[in-house]
Amino acid sequence: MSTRAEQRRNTEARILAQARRLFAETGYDRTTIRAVATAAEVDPGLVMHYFGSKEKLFARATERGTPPIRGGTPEQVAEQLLDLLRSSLADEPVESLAVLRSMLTHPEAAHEVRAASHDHWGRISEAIPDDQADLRAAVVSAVLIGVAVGRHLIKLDHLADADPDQIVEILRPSIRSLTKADD
Amino acid sequence: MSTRAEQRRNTEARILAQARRLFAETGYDRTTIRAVATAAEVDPGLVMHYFGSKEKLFARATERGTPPIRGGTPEQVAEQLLDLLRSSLADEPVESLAVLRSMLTHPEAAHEVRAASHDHWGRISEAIPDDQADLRAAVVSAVLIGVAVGRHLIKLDHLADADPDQIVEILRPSIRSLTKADD
DNA sequence: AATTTCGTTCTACAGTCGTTGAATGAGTTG
DNA sequence: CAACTCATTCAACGACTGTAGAACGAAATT
Repeated sequence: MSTRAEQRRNTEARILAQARRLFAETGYDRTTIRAVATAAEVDPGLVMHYFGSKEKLFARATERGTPPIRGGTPEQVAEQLLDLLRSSLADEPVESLAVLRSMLTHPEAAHEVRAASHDHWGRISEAIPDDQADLRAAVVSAVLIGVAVGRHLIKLDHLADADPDQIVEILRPSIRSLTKADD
Repeated sequence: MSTRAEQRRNTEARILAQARRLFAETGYDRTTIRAVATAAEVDPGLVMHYFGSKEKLFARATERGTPPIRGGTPEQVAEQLLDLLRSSLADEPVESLAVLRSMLTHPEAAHEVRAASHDHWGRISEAIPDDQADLRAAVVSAVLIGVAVGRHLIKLDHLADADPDQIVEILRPSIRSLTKADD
């Protein structure tokens, strides 16, 4: 019931929310601590006081949960990947978009993407009975990243406002062929 | 034979080359005019004098040629797309990488990517006998962008140093299925 | 030879950035 | 009520940025 700690958690969360939004909208470099502070209706010094540095703020703002691929047979993995694709198309997972937006210019963000992809293809390549398994898994990651980027960030015509299910259906044969061994 | 105009074209080209390299390596925002000037062994003021502004320098540095897709039957288009993929994997087209590196944070670069994609799917959607043609063409663009980004910019493991032909063969079924109408 | 052109450099300005440390004032604790 | 904690603000520093304009000197023109 302590008003003090409650208030702190509140403003801290407000700062994090605005940071996520701005990082997702304009990327790491163009997002200024001053802009985050203004959006959160707070002094810039407070952001520093709570998070230490812009780098640490970015790290906190882009923390992600557990990898959503569980493994299984190639067909099961393909279905899980399609579900992952669908969810990445439907809502806008703002912390993911913050990382994606920054991955090409901010080394730390690129590293996070590589790590996430690594989590994926670990499970994927287990399921693919092929000596190209690692490569195929990496290609799948690249394809999923490309579609998410094309839709949410570059906003390619016809892709930005299409029905998610329709996109998933269009890509189903591709994902299935990529998670199989034969050509 | 005039020493003067020759010298100017020479240094201008040297500036453009270094600008392309730096834009490709670190993106628009992190590439400073001072850094370009230093790399080209020239004064920063000279870069301004020749190109007017950083924005115009970027435009000149990322000028591209004609769209490489010619159209035809779905199978022919698929083959052309695979050739495009192969060439984008083999050498590093540094002016393309400059645009790709900056597309997520620099609006102008994003616009250029949309325009290039537009050139593509114009030809692509003509060849696909389907009411989803536009969407399928956009998905193809996103896939190609994703693979190029994953290989050259994010440097995903196993994708960054794989044999281009191997990647092309892995993606052939996907591209073919995306340029067909039936599921 | 005198004058103009122009490739190139130097210096400086105004703005923005991340970051810091002191100051304030209300809430908590003894 | 006094002492203290701490969420928050204020003011400022040093570094870096894109950009402008004056100045110099060698090549081109007359």
